[in-house]
Amino acid sequence: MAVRYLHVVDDLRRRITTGLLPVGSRLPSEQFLAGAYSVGRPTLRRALDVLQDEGLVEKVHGSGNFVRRPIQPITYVSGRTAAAAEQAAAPGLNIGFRVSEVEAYGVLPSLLQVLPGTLLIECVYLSEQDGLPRSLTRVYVPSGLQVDPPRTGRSPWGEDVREELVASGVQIASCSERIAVRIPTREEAEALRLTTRTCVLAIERTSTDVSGRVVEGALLVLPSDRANARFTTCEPIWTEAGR
Amino acid sequence: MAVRYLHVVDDLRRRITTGLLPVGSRLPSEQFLAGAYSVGRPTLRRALDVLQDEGLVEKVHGSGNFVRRPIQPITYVSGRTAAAAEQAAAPGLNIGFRVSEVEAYGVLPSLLQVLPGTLLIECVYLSEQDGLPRSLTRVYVPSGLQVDPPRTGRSPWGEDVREELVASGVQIASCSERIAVRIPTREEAEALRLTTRTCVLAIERTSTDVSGRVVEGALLVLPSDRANARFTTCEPIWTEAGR
DNA sequence: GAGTGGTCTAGACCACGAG
DNA sequence: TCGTGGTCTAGACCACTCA
Repeated sequence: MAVRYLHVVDDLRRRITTGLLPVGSRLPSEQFLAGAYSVGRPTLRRALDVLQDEGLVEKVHGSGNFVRRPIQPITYVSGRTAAAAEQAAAPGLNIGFRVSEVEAYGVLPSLLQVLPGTLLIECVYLSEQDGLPRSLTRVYVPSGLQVDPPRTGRSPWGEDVREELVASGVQIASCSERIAVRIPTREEAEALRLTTRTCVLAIERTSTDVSGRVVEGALLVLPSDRANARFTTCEPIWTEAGR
Repeated sequence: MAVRYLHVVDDLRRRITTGLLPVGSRLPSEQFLAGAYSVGRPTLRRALDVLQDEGLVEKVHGSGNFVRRPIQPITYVSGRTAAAAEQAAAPGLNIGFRVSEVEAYGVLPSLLQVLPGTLLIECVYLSEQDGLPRSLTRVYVPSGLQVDPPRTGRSPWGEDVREELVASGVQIASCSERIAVRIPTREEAEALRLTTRTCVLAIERTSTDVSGRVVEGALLVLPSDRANARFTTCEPIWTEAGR
């Protein structure tokens, strides 16, 4: 049994990647394309869904479907200093920043190993490029640490918070990151302007000081079609000298 | 405008998480549910798609839709030795294993920094639990390294290959991992028994020896609904003593 | 207001699974 | 053989965008 929408996907993908459909151009209307491929509109739309997931097509309600400019994926690099991150920041990347105080709720108590309701400083970073949101980062620090939050967001990943921690005398010993793929929450989908259909790369980061206390927790959310992440680890076990 | 399928999602999710629909039980037929919610079958199926993405529902063609047992997510832990991985392996996890020799193609030349067509040893690991595939790992080592491939797959992540490398005198200096979310390829979807709709967590790993040569490359594919990953990094820059 | 995509429906046919 | 889910169609109505 031939799956017809995959045939449409393959043909449209070929036309886009070969430049036959130029970047930024509007595709013919769904009605027209459905007729051209002799499929129903739901079938054609399913094909477009796939191309949207691949980052090749952007749907704009009321206007049309467009060939999206190839997006330089935003990359989260683990364990980088804020200075290095700043220097490597993509041009045209704007970072919105907001600080507030919240009580621990939801996943935060277990992330930070504090009791629910504990006061936390919350720093929210929302990066966007070309008007398209690229990442949402929420960094939490227990208020008890008495750390001054940064006043401006320099990096999309909240490294400046950890810099403030170090400046305050906190000795960060290790950093653990858990990666998962999931559907965005309502708030995340709204902030990143995603449909609830597209997946996100979710990173939970915790920084621990030398006494084993969690001094920083962060929730990073990256749209799956616009982002990836990179981790580099040294391998102390398998080498004589290390690195 | 009310989005009807989201209403169905919310109600079914509530019934599942509260145990009103017990784990393992079959849901009523789509036809029936569509009637019960007064929606069309495509609308109901869209709701089921969401629940499937959330890992709550498993669709079985010809049999029905089932409430899935809460799956202990499989976790990829970066930089762990094979011995540690073996010891921490989930009970009931079976690992299929296959070794062959292939020529570098596709992403492999750039991953391993070799010319296309270079001979590589390919080790394929396919783990499954309760009859459900959990991970697909392909490890590549240049044939020129003259390393004996392992004869059995002990860990789902191919750490035993790196153990063999070390045993052969290769000095692994660092390990870099790139994480992305994408749609599975046809082969991956087939091996992991996924629809082409569900996303996968894709990890590209490269191990480099002290001379900077890439001695191992690996492609790890984890179904997004059954897996996550964990990375722990030391933070040499921000501490006096390190860890 | 005209055209676009977003959602939904009713019905159909096919492939798969189990008795 | 029967019931199930997988796919597809034709048509409808709504919401959004832009002239």
